[in-house]
Amino acid sequence: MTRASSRRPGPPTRTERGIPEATVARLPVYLRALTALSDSGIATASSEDLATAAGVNSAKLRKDLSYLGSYGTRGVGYDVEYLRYQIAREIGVTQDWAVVIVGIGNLGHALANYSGFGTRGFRIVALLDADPTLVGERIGDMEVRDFAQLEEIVEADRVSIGVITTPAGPAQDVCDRLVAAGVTSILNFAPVVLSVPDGVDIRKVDLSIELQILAYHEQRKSGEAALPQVPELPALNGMPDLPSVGGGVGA
Amino acid sequence: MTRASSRRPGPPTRTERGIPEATVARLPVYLRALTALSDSGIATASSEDLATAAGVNSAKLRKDLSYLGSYGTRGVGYDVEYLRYQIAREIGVTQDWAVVIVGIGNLGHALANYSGFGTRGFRIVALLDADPTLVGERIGDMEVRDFAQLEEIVEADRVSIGVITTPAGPAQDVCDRLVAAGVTSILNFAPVVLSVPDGVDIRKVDLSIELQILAYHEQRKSGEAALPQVPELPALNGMPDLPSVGGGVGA
DNA sequence: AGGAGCTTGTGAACGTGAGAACAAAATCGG
DNA sequence: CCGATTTTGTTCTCACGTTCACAAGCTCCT
Repeated sequence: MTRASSRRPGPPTRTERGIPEATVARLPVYLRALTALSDSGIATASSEDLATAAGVNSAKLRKDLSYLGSYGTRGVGYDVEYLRYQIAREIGVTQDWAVVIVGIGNLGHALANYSGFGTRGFRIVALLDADPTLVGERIGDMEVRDFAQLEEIVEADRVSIGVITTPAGPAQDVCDRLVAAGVTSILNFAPVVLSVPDGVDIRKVDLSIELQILAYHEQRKSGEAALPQVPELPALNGMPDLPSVGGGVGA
Repeated sequence: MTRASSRRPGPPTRTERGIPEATVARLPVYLRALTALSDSGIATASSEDLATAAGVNSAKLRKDLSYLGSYGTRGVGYDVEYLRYQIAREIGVTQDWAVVIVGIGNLGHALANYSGFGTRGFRIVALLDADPTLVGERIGDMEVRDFAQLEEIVEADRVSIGVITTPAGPAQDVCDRLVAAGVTSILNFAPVVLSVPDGVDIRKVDLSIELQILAYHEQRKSGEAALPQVPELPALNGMPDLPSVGGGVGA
């Protein structure tokens, strides 16, 4: 999304050390599938096996893997451990990334409690909150620190990834501070559109949006006939009482 | 994704009461932007205003809205309240959807505590867990109930949406039970690929995948020169010690 | 050694999505 | 009442993503 590099015309211009965004988004899924296979003691897997485990079709998987190189063997399949290492290296999780979590509400709390953030490759170096009553609280083996210490921590620990789990209100300010401190990747759980300068990547996770997408499809399944086919057109400013939809989900 | 209805050829065949998936995913964002504008007392907004608030470009926004109908006025813009109602109706959040949350670990706990799940249009009717030591615990104004009561609850409250916040292990079983009980939309936080029959929509939220996508881009920013351009090829089964990447994030 | 049988890697066709650009329609000022 | 101005709705074009289909390449069996 944020990475749509503008390239010159001609052929799809795939490589050039650039992997399509859609493929990048699936690599972690393949990585997990490979880990599962490896844990089951399976040493070799065909694209069909892998695709099943990852929930995609095999042609797509093969094409995705082809962007990384030719790591399979025709007639045989892929060496699970080898491919796993190659994908991990390509994604960048063979090294450790320092992460700070800002906003220790319900959600921040929950994330902090994930064992090592659930995934190797990432290391939570600080839990930050501006609320003095939270500072000092222990969560697992960490202690909540004052948001004012952000710059200091980012510099000391070379933090490149920030997770925002504050309410919508302060999210943009927190984001600006993170960016100013040198953070270049942000995972945002606050229900707002954050704006960041070029060179900073941002991804958003929004529970209420996911639910609303499900609701749309749900409505088309059950409704189909129960819905007015011609959209009812209440006179301007005269529509029925409307609940405040679209509200926030932030911690 | 799950809703790729196969249609006959010809023109893009947009309407037919079908809105492109990419557009559906943005409607909730527009809804939130409209709510914000409405709360600021703004009665009318141009596509440019709205697009800025929603973080998209105005041409895309106009095209998205055109799938719903002609709700704007040329030379003027859109009536904020009116458009908000139309989008809410199209998404389906003018009615209330009953939701159950299964798996009251850290994350389930956090979700349960969101005020009314953060968004009107959805109503949490039950928090379920199979762990007897959790059953009976009060969270907000709700009480954790036994997972065994699932079918009963789904039927009684006409639950159509289920949220899975269990660890990876039991997730598929929970999913099967939900589907069997009559749930037709699932929001999955467990780090596994769930398989569901046709007619059931599933969406996945996966923190570790989001982080890994950020890591990939981060690596290309900082690495670029520090990385071996030619992928190092450790002999088969002879690669360096590899941390167990791709692990889970489940509660 | 040679052919049969698999499975990968990729070229080509197709479908979906994004953005530029413009004609149609509404308001407003004179 | 008419023309200038604004802004929508839509068409067209291009880029991206997915899927099909098959040649290339590897292994195994005879």
